[in-house]
Amino acid sequence: MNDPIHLRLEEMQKRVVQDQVSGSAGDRELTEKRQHQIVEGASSVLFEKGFNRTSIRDIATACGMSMGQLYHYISSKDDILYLIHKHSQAVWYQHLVDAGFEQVADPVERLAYALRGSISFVYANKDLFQFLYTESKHLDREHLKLVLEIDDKNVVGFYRHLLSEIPGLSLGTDEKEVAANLIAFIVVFLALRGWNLDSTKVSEEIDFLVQFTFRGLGLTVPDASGAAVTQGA
Amino acid sequence: MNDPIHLRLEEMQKRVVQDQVSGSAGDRELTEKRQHQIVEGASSVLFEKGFNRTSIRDIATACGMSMGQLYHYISSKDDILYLIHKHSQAVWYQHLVDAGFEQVADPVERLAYALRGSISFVYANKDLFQFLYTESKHLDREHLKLVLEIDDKNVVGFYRHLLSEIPGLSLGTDEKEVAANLIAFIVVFLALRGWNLDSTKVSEEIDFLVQFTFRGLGLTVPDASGAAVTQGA
Amino acid sequence: MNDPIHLRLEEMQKRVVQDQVSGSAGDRELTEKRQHQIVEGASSVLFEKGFNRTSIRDIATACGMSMGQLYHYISSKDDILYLIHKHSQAVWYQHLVDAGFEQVADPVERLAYALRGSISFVYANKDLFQFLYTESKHLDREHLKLVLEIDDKNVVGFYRHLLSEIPGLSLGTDEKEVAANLIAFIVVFLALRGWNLDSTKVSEEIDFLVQFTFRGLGLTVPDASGAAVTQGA
Amino acid sequence: MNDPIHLRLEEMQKRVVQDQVSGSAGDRELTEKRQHQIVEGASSVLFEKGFNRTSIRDIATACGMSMGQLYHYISSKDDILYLIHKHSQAVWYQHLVDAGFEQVADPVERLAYALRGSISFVYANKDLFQFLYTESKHLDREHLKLVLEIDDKNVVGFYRHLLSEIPGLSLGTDEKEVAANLIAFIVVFLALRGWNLDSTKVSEEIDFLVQFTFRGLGLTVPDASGAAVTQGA
DNA sequence: GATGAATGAGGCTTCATTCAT
DNA sequence: AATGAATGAAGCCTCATTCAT
Repeated sequence: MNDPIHLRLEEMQKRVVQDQVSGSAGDRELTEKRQHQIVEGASSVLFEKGFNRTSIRDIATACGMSMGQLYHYISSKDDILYLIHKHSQAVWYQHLVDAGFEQVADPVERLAYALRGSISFVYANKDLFQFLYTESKHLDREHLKLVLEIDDKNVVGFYRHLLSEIPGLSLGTDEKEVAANLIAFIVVFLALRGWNLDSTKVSEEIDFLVQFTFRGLGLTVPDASGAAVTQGA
Repeated sequence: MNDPIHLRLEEMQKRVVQDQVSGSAGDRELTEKRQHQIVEGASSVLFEKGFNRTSIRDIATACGMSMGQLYHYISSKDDILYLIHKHSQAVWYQHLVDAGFEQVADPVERLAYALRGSISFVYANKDLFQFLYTESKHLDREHLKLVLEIDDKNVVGFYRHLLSEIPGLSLGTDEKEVAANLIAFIVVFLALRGWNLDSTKVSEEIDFLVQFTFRGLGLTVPDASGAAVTQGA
Repeated sequence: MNDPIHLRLEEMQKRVVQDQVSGSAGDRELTEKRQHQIVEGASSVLFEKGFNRTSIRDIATACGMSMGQLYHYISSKDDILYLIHKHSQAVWYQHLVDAGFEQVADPVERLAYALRGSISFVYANKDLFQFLYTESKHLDREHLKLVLEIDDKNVVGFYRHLLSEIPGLSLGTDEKEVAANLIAFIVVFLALRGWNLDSTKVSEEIDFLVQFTFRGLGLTVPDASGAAVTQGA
Repeated sequence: MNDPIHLRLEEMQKRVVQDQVSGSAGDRELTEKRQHQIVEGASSVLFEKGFNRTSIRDIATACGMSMGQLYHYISSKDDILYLIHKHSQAVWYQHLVDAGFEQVADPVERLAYALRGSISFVYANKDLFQFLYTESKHLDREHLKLVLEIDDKNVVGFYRHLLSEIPGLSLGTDEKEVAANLIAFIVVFLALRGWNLDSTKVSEEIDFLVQFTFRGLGLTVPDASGAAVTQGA
């Protein structure tokens, strides 16, 4: 089993890119550039005002595009939501690659490293994750399915994979499944329910979350784990 | 200091009841009856379609009221959201009272019992909790503050209190604070992120969550804990 | 016949009282008391917010009456407007009686006295007159006709009468008619178009208006005229 | 001091044009065309039924526009009121230019000419002026301020200026101020309080008003003044 | 291709008036 | 007789999407 993590990441990327939004544009490269432009612009207003309070006009303005141009790359307002989801999954992927945690040899240390990195990443992109969790109901059934599938493969699957690599983890199959999902949830804790917490002590809070999770899994946190974690933006 | 939990529950009740929604109606008793009618009716459509996709017309119909009548008991659509929040806090309180966990003498067992009961309760009211977490952004600043305050006092405060009663818990003050908030979050895990899980194995999943949390806190789960937990509706 | 002014005032009073509003109440005395209560209460909110922005609910509250009770004395919201008109005409009449200007022997001095008194009265009841001029369009055709008739008989007629008593006034019949109407208009000048003027110099402004009017009529203002004018409230 | 009146008119024009109504439209030329269309259409129904009794639907229909289109060029119903005010100020300006009274050399004759022309103009636009005086209370504070400012500069200011040019006018500063405002008021007399007057004798009534005003100011009406006044529509 | 004006259904809210209690 | 809850039509305004230019 040579470098399963690396293969896993490659697969993630494929899944993120493979499906498209239906707009009527042709040129693939331009389409991607424009979609990126849309995601950037739309995010800047959507995170602030929410999906319903933000009009297509606002979004077009924020994107520096005309409404007509915008509609060349999307087929409905809901598509924008999907683009943001897709983009965030790609960014997440990129973050994992950049984090370089597959270079951590020890599986337990790797988990700690990944956990810490994930929490930091989510915290650094708080607005995005609040938005994703809060507005995903606007996705139509089909896109929701796609998003959840990729989430299951990539996010949960990522933790599932990390857990599977840890030797002697005393969890049954079903328990491992719950654990992977629970980790994916704990990772967004600070973003979704951190409002009571002291934002000047984020570092300690992350420490606690990692330790709590490790103990919860029946593991011992390795020393100085994740010292080199790169935080995303 | 006999029966602090009981006192705590009484205080919770006070906080839930103390604030009102405006409307223009005078008769207090009728107002309460109608507001209950509104909560029941509105919930049935709001949980399904979400706050923005549900029109006042839909809500009025679901409540068996005319739109004009509805507006006698609320002063804006947002008020309905607040009524649901208030109601859910009251229901939650009632659940805790009915659960009778204050009769569990051992603090550790009490925590296990409460945890299991909470998770079961949230799971049984999945739709409600999904709705509350997802749509609370529509509350105006003032009502949001009220809701968060009560949440902090009653929900988080409840776990905070339970933790404080456990002797020899090896957590610092800040850690206890994070822990209480984290527990409040884990408790809603099945409702907010249970979509990948097998719904026929909820009982086992709850077992795992309780054990995970206990281990995370550095505690050992007592045997057969929570066997008598009453599940809410 | 001597004392034509006195007779004129008596006739004014008759016209003010003679017509009624259609509400379903029986007892005449109580009806009048309640109508007075309505006028007082309604005025306090109507002058502030205008006719359309003020709801029947607001008016009922301001009157210290229930909505049902209010509707015993009026048959529509517009009736309230008519009550205020009727009342203001009665008050105006009372003011003229109290002013006692019929005791001024010289017709020219009497005109000066009346002019000064009228302007002061209107200025003191600014809000009322702004309201009357601004909202009279809400009167239905029938009530509008009544109000205009009484206005013509009493207000314009009053000045018409005063002018007719002045010997040697070099105005033709048509001119006198225009003059009487113009005087009735100039009298409300400060209330309707005084916004640019210095409200600390009202007294001088009134002096100017009286002099201007006198000169306009080809008369000379008598010395120290109107020194004893009583201002209404 | 060559042609101060001409300069004054230029300044008036600047003040009328300088401020805009919001809407969401971009194309300036089209916006002006549409706003003109709105003023024309809205006037035809508003003057008849008043501001409150006329719905946005009625106005849109009268403008030959859909409701949505209407709202591209205004941001609220109140804006329509402001557009009408602005438009009437522009029309008034145009009337003064067309009247060509600055060609009247003698200041006293010029005043007579202007007075007669103003009264005729207002009378010819009776409905407009009744509307403006009656409904200006619906303007929000900011727009009201603008309108009053322009009114003070242009309408009152116009008379103020004419008065200042008359040599030997025996009025103090404060008196001149009241006089200018009073003239602006007398000018609308026929429109606001002409209901008792014989509409077949308007010409004589205007004569009387001019003479009355001149005498009021202590001036003598020049012979055959204003014979060439052009009446606006 | 690119633009943004135009559509028009539908959203939330108000309120004069009635009538069961 | 007195109350004020209930009605429901109508009010103002928004906005995703289309399509003539």
